[in-house]
Amino acid sequence: MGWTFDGGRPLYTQLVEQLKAKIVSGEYPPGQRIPPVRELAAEAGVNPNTLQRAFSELEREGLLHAERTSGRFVTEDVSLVEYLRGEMARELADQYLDQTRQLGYSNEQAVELIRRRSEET
Amino acid sequence: MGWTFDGGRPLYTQLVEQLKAKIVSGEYPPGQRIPPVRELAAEAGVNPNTLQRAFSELEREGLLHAERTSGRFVTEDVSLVEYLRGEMARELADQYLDQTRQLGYSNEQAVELIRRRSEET
Amino acid sequence: MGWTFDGGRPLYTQLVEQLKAKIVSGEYPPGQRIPPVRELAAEAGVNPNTLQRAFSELEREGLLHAERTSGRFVTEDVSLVEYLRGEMARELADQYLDQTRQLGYSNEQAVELIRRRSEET
Amino acid sequence: MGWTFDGGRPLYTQLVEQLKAKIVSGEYPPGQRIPPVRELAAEAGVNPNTLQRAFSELEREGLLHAERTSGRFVTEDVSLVEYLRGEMARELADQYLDQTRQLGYSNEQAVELIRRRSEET
DNA sequence: GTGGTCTAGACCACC
DNA sequence: GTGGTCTAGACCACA
Repeated sequence: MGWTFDGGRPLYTQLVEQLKAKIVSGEYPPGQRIPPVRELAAEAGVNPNTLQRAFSELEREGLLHAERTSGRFVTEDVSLVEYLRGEMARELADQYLDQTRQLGYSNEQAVELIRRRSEET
Repeated sequence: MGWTFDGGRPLYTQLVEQLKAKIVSGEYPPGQRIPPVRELAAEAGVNPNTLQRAFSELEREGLLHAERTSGRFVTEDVSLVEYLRGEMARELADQYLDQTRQLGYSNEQAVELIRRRSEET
Repeated sequence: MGWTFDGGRPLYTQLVEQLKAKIVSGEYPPGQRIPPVRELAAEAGVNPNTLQRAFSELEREGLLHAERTSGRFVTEDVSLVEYLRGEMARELADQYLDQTRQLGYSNEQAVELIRRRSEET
Repeated sequence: MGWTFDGGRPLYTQLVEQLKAKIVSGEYPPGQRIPPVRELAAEAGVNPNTLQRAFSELEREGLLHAERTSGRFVTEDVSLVEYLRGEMARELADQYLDQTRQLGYSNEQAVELIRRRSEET
């Protein structure tokens, strides 16, 4: 998957989000080595420093760890990855229900809307 | 409904969103006068100028119009309001499907997740 | 001719302009009685006070004069009216040339443009 | 070209107009970086925020885009710039014809007047 | 008293 | 050092 950014939000935040998605979705599976910063930065078209900052954040959360000389690796803690995946999905779902409720839709209508859109796409 | 903001995104952006929600949900019905800038600003706990900026945006979109001396009014174009309501909801739904897909969920799983969360709440 | 206003500029200013146009164009000929404030205000859809203010301005410029009991009249000074007509037109022409020059057009191009538009309309 | 303002109309509006003129006339060519807000504001003698507001408007119209850290740039979409140039000129021409017509001039007289003024200047 | 405009000055995120 | 955001506070035009 490529990289897309919307101006107006910090780049490094968006990088964190997209890297997380790549990890929990299995595009970067547990234990796998991540491409070097410079390479990934070039691919995403961002400043290496900015990507570095995103990595630091992911390391803080335990999803990534840097091996002194051999590069960066995705955590091998599968349950952490799976937990995070579920957590993120639930958050998205609740957020959606919340936002549609603000527009005056009932939960039933919100479910029905998703069902329809999921079939049209 | 009250006013809630999350740091990190411009206040005026969030004001635009919440005002839109109030309009399309019918809390501010078509044709109705909305409270004076200063009053609403005090209620939301923001600077009147910040709110003014949000209003300008809504005026550009045709949802609001300012009467020189008598106040601001919601558009009377009901179909515009209804169109926007559907449009916003569709956008939220698609966004949700998109984001869950990035986490590695199928559309069916995404629908099912919403269904479950909507019953638990 | 009807009355049209664009928000954003003072109403009374626009009234002055349009009244002047009616006078110099001969729609309100020299010496003629002008409709009463209340009537004209209703016709234009403005507050009588606002129209009053526009009249005051025209009186200051000598284009109108109020007869104590019988109403307001257009000046009988034909040469004043004609002078003003030419003056306003020249001003418009110079303004046009000035603005197009700012867009990078030569005077010749500006003339040519007017010629074309005047034939298409 | 310098900066001139007439009181009575919002400063930011006049800034938008003059900036547009600079762009379509080629004084700020497509793709070129424009001076920093603070610098330009000092040059024009206005508050940086006021200029910022004008910039926002031009960004909405797609004539400018802000690069997070490196400055603001004129769009590279030459056809947009050229289209706008013609559009603005046509609008000015029609406006002129309209206003002189209100003064009681025929289109022919209006053309002739421009011709004469353009030679005298 | 309403909205509209403008200024001055500060702080923040980003690279 | 760049643009972006926000606040506080003032003044004006309008009806």
